[in-house]
Amino acid sequence: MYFTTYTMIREALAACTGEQEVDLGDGGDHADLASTIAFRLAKVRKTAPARIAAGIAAELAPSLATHDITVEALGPYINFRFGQRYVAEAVREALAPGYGGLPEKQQKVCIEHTSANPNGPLHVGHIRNSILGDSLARAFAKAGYPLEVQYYVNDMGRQIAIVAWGFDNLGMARNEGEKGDHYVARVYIAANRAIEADPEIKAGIDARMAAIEQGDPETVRRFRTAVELCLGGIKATLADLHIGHDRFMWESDFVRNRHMAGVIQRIALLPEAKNEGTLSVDLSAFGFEKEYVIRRSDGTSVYAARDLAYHEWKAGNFDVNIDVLGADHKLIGAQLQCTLRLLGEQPPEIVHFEFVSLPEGSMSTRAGMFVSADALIEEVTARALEEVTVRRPDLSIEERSAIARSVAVGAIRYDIIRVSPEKSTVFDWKEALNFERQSAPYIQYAHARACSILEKAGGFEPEFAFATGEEIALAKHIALFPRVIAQVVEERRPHLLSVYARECADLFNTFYRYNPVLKSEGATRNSRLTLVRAAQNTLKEALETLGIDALESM
RNA sequence: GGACCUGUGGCUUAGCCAGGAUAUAGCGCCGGGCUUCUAACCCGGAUGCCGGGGGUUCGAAUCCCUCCAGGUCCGCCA
Repeated sequence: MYFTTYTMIREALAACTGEQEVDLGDGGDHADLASTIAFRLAKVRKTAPARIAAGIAAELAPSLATHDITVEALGPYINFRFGQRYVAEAVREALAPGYGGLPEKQQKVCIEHTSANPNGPLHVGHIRNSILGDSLARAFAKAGYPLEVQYYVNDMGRQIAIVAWGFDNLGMARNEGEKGDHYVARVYIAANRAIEADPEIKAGIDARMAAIEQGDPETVRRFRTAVELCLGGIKATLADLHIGHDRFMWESDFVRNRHMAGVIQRIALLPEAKNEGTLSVDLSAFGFEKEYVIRRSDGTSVYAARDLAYHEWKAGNFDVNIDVLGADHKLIGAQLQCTLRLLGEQPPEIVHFEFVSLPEGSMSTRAGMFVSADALIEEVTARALEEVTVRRPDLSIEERSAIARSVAVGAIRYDIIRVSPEKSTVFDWKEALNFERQSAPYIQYAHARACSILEKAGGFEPEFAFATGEEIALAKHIALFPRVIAQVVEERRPHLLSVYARECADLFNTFYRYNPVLKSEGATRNSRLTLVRAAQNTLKEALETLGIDALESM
């Protein structure tokens, strides 16, 4: 309803003014939509903006009135207000299952996210990547795109060689009940300490790097065992956070299947290539100071070579490729894009996010300085269970635990997604454990309240007679949901959805406070129940697109 | 030193790319509201030279320049 109404008004304005761009935007408190085109026309026509606005409003009023839209000039602003017909139709649309979904698209989309090195568990910095990527993926799916989500497994880097060395030489046993990723981290940290103490060990690491590149079976087996041990733990953490990947792409596969060799060959033929011991690409013409190294002087490949092969493969298999990467990858990401362009391949789009640090400094797996996602989930779940137990002593421990898990995952996901990715943040336990505020539980609670009303009401005949300010404000906001999904996808900014969902909950709570539903009668009761159903459905769809459970009771 | 990102009430934060009408919310603070559909809620109040300075524009939190502060990167690591 929103899209068709917007388009209709835009076209009416264009026809009336003869302008292509009609400066039509949100009207804030003043209107549902407003145009500021009179300012621009004032210059050309040498007439006061208010006079122009009044003229346009008068001209458009009769035809828009037939669509139940009023036009009014207020000074230089042309304000459009939607009437009952819009509100009724918007609520009707919002009753449908899957509301907010957009028409099916043809372009195949691949979103790569998380892709953390398998040398330890995910920490609270990694999950900013995971949550951003997963929310974006959910939005793309809702917007009708065929989608594949990938995790690129760096299974042959120096870190993994260090882990493999640690397993071979340190004789560290796995603790009782220890997750694989935490065990791998312990070995990795200890191995790094050993290297610091004895630099001679480095030769053993280098030997493993060369062996893995040559595909030495025993080395491959040892690396793979370590990586799979770690990846199993990472997958479990991601599953706890409602995050899944369709495919895990192993870096070493691009070496084994000769894909990387092909890319290196093509790079060597570029005019920008420099083959002087190392193979590198001179990107100085594109503003990069440092050369982009592809192959070491000893003939082994560096990460960049495998990454180029992976992205070349992706370019050939998908129409849109999106990588979610931390700010530390900005330079290499740009170098990768630039080099792919030189090769004539479509480079990926990169969605960057800034760092999450601890109050005592940056996180580092190697130094063992991080707060793991598992620890965060455990703490927040325990805190949520306390809260549920206070509020709902009537429920069984199983029911309370299930609610606590949903609340905890929602709180974590929401806390991370609500902040714009370009802002760096400092992790704060106190804040993470507090959900009496702008949070997922607040939105989940509004949804649960709506469910409770609907359950108590039983059956009803849908009606669409809305009268109070709270009813209309809620209905009009519900109507914006498909637009928000479109925006999230177009701008690759899922945090817009978190803002929208919270606003929906705000408006529902205000409606709830002033508009008794079950105690009203006749058309009012049916209309309000219809609106509650629409709000419940919208909140549910919005929450699920954010990867948060829409609880029916809490 | 260079490149990129950030700076909005005491704290956290939306809006900035596509400039417009009194700058968005939350926490905290002050004052109200549960015999009423779940108070993880609602209502009212105080708190802002939108980092500083210059510029463009009828109009700047938003665009440009500059300075200051914080983060990130600049490896034959990934």
